[in-house]
Amino acid sequence: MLDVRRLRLLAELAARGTLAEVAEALHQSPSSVSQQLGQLEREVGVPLLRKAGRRVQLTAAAEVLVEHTVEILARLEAAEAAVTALGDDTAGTVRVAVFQSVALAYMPQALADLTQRHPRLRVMLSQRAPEQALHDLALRELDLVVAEHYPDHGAPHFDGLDRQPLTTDRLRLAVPPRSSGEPWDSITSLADAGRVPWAMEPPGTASRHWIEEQCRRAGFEPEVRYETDDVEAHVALVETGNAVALLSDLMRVRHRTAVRLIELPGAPRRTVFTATRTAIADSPGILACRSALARVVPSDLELP
Amino acid sequence: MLDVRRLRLLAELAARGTLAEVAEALHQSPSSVSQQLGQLEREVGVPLLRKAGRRVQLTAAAEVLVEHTVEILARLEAAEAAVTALGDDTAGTVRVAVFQSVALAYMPQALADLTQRHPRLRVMLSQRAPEQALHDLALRELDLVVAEHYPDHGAPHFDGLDRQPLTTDRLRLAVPPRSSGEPWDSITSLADAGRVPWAMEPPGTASRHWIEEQCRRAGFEPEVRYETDDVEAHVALVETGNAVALLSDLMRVRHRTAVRLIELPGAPRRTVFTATRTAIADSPGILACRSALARVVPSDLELP
DNA sequence: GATTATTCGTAAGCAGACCTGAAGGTTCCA
DNA sequence: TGGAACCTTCAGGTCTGCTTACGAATAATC
Repeated sequence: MLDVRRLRLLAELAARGTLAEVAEALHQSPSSVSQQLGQLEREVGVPLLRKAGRRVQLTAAAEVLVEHTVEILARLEAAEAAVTALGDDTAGTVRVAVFQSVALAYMPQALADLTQRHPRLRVMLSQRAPEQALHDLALRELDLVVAEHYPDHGAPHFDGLDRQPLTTDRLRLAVPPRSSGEPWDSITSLADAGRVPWAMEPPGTASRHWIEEQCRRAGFEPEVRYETDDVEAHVALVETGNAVALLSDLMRVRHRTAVRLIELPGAPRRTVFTATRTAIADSPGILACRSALARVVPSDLELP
Repeated sequence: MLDVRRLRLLAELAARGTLAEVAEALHQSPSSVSQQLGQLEREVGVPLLRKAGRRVQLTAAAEVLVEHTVEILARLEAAEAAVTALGDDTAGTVRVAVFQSVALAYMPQALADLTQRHPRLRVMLSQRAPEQALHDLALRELDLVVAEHYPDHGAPHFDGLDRQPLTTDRLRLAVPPRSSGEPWDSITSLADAGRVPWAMEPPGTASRHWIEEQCRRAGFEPEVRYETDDVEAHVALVETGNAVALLSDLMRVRHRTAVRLIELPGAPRRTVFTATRTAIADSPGILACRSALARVVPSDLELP
């Protein structure tokens, strides 16, 4: 009977790449991880790791083992969720991550709703970019994630994740308010925004990738002068007449700002969804959080 | 993350009934099992055991947990089998149990075949009644079982078991040889055997159940004077003119005896099959054993 | 109905597993 | 070429988990 704790180390190694990261994630010393994996290797009698530079690489046998282990860990988590669900209703801790605009617009209300309905449920909230959040969710460092999905943009797919749509929100171009002077006042469509500076999120985010794509389709390569993942800053830069930016309705829920909005071709909408691991999707904590979000967030964000 | 070793104790408890038996099976002291289960209970925060007389009973929560655990253990075993299969071909140990007539008739040849083809494969052979063997197989105390299935007899069903037919053999009534005197010489059908003593296997076996059923259908309740699970003894008792008995072709492979054979109504055949756990069904050791049996045992036992 | 046998639970002691920290070797990068 | 990152090995300490011993409760037996 193989030791699941050791198997887990192997699975974490497959997911994280280096032995040191595994140790860090599990709050152990790298030495310990190395010893345990060595022990596992001795038990199965087949080499699991090969040296690859200064890192280690999984052998084919190890890959097979990891495949099974992922299933086992999911099942183990499901077992734990199922049995605690039977015991006490809606208690324990749920680790939630949301992206910035949701965090600012709706989470305070959702948290208030939750603590009122389920006083014994502890929600740990962190703000995280959707890609990072989904990754951490798969690694079991989070339990529930609110993420976004841009149209025609291949969403990263993780095995064992359960996704549910939460709402959709319109994407528009935000330009400085009327009478800001040129060149702002003459912008009437996305195609006009090739001559002005942009505020965008950093490269690697879905938002950045998507809006750049839209700009290229409109016939220009955007000049990204301000780069920050703080969308509050984007709004501020637009309001003060320094840049144009992509703006979603979710932002406008908080900022009834004076920026001027310009429709994008095709009136595109972004999908906002919640994701959790399938293994714990039916646990009371997750269900409670999801329904709290559903109550607080309008199912169709259509601002005037 | 629940400890799988502790979960296993719970699963074994569900399968075996008492904590002492679990301890015995796992070569531990009952005290240790009790402590570990207590720890598990503390971890999940839900009562798992309730006192039922001097034994313990599983709560609903524990049953749920066991359900998941069985899956996890199967997967764990499959993982181990898969990875050792990748490593070395057909080595290790396979624990096989067969019932008596197969043990005597074919296993010597099968073992010779196996040791020649796979010198590094170690086969541990034990003789066991089919019902007991299948039970022990499900409990992971055996890896491969050769068992029998009587027609129209509800075979005991165990989850996670993989069954493959091996052969079938004719069932006949064996009576003492001609010129043994009365009442033997006048027996020409099963219905005539109501007046003579029988040799049968002990109650609780499928064989016993089946032949008693046949007797009742033929209109009589058999007088079981000799009761033993040693079918060799059955043959001896018939040969010496002391009883009649059920005899399968599998027995006759060894004993070209002088007993007289009488067809039973409907010329019934017994099915002989191999069984293993699904989790290890694809492991090289199991495959090797099964194909050795298939080579050695004729696919259709039809003796003149 | 008293006695005996089983079974589970608790306490204390001990062995072994596991983890930490230091030291060493290799690889990668500046 | 020197430093940083990474993995491994070794020695040592801590802690988990096992065993033995004992007690309580229940079932079986005479």
